[in-house]
Amino acid sequence: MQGNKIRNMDEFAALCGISRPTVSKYFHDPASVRPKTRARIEQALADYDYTPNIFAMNQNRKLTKNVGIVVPYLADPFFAEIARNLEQRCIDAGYRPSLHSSHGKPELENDILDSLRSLKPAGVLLAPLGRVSDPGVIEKFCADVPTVLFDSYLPDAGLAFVGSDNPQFSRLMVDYLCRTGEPPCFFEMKHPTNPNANRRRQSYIQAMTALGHEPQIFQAEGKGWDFEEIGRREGGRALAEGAFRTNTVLCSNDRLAIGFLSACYESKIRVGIEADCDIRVAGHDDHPFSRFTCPSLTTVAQDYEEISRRSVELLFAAIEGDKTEGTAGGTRQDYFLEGSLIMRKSA
Amino acid sequence: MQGNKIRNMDEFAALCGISRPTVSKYFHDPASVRPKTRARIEQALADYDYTPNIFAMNQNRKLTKNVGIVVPYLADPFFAEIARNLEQRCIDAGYRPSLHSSHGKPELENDILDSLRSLKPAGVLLAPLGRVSDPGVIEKFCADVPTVLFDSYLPDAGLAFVGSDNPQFSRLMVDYLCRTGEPPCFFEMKHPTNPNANRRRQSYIQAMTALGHEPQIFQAEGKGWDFEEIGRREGGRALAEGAFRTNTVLCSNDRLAIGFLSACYESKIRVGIEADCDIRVAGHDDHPFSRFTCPSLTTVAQDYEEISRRSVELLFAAIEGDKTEGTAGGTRQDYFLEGSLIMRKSA
DNA sequence: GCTGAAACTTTCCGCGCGTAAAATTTATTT
DNA sequence: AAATAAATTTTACGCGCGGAAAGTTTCAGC
Repeated sequence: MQGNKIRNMDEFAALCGISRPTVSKYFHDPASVRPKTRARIEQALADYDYTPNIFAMNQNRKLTKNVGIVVPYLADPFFAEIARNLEQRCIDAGYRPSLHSSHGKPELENDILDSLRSLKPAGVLLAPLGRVSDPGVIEKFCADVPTVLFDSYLPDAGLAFVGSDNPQFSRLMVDYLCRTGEPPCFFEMKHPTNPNANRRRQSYIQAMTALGHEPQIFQAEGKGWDFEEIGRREGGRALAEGAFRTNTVLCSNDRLAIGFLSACYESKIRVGIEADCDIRVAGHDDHPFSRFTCPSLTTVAQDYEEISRRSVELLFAAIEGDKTEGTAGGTRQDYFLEGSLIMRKSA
Repeated sequence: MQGNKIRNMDEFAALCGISRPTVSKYFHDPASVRPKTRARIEQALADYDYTPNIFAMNQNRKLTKNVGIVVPYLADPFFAEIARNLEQRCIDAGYRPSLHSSHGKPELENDILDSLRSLKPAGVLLAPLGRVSDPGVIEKFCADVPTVLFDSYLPDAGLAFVGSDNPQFSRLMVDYLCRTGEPPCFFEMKHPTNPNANRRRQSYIQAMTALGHEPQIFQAEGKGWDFEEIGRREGGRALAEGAFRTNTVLCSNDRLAIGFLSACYESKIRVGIEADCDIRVAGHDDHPFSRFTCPSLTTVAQDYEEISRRSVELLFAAIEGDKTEGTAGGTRQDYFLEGSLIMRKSA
């Protein structure tokens, strides 16, 4: 590790006594140069520590190793966890992930997609904002860049979609709740950003009707991504108004449920399945913190691992398939993964 | 928006009837070209929608507008929130943030710093992993790139440090707890990754001694970033062993406290300040979820806003100061922000 | 030891844009 | 209106690297 700073590949190649393109080839695939050459490069590499400039590399490359990951809101632990998982998988597959959060803002989502274009990514993993996304922009982007959508379903865009079978989620939970106690009321946001929420509501209604119960929905006012706060405030209001006809509340997602649990606690309403409890509460998603609520939250688990595993798998298959098949496209695949019931103490 | 794709600035400039460097100058500062020229460019911009390639832009620029943000673990809502805040501030200041998480791994932290070099960032906002960071690598990086460190203190590196006055945090909480009930026992991880934890322990001891109480510390086994899980498991163990001499527990951070609250609930130990409660629990940080725990968590709030505000302010001052002052350096500034007591229901 | 293919290396040009210096236009002054 | 100063635009080259084509070496087979 001598102090001499190496500015570029030319200088480094000179130090090796080899031409630059050969060194370039080495970095592309170390096994592609003669062992003797390789040894000299690796010796120099140990002596002078040099790293090729990644962005200059990608500038003129046919296929880069860049992968863009875009989530709607990174401060939501669900997306933070998914993003972490996706990033790791990309790294393991030899790609360079770059993470972006739309922070709930459509303009920012558009900006991110714009700047991703300059990155010339091999592919993009995109969880759209949902209702507020600009469909035109996203479709156009997907037409230009191999993109796998996840979490938030958008028709006719991208190579594939990977998400949850939301109707199955709600059906599963409604069945369970009805089987073990009073039928649930549904607690959700009036204007959910995520389209999953709508499917959950619809299938709640269906499942209830199928079981011969009358659906009852309480819609919380509020905008943005502060779901816990909305759940707490509006949940408290609903409780004060006696808005729930039964002693069971099914929340549209776990973050709302966490807020609602907090409201119950403040109203001294005991939550749980034990004899002395007043109300049962359940959620959707199996949020990372749901096992630590008091009581622990009964929910339907999204399969984080499987969502991320399959998303990257589909993307890489498409990227690497492109080499042989050309830009075939046309055969978009949608995967709706089943959730599993996580029975804890709250319902 | 005609369908013609514009590939580069040359083509776009030709469409405007202007030379490329002039267009380049326009993108650098629209006001720097003649109004007539500007109008023509903006007309063409509206007609053909073209965006300069960001990475090619930065390739040969003296000062880029890139800012790297590095946090140790993005799935921790504290860092997610800080990161969100920092990103927004950078955008507002006209910079291009790129977010990176070390995911708790020192190798990844090093890799991130490496790839940030190629980004030629104007500056970097870095929250090191802490104990497991490679100090040599970080110091070397800070010597090459203007860097403001935050959250995790590291001596002799970077332009500045912005973090919390941890001794003040613990002192504040110990004083409060002692004033309002039994003196607290301290609950922490045996091998904390974050150096803040050590300062909190030390000042807990000091504060207790100063008040004439004997400090008592329970150290949880466990590695990694699953603090809630560790808090729940080890907290449950401590409770079962009757390890706490008093009815008050001060947790080293809120995530640990959240896990501990969960353990209390499972052990049917009532937490809070009301008459029928068995134990008081407090934390440090004012984690985003702390207000939604049951009971809501009494804690010392880190000033998220101020940490991020001051971090970016210092960084941009240094970046923009460089133009005139040269790389003066030498005058590293450390800011240790005071926390404020957040009195909720748990203690 | 020689031929010829395979492997490797070198030459050369291009990616999309920044930027200094030169050439041109525009504004100001007398 | 001419001369000078100021602002703007153009010319020309470079950033750090990828990749095709041309040149050179290596090694098996005879």
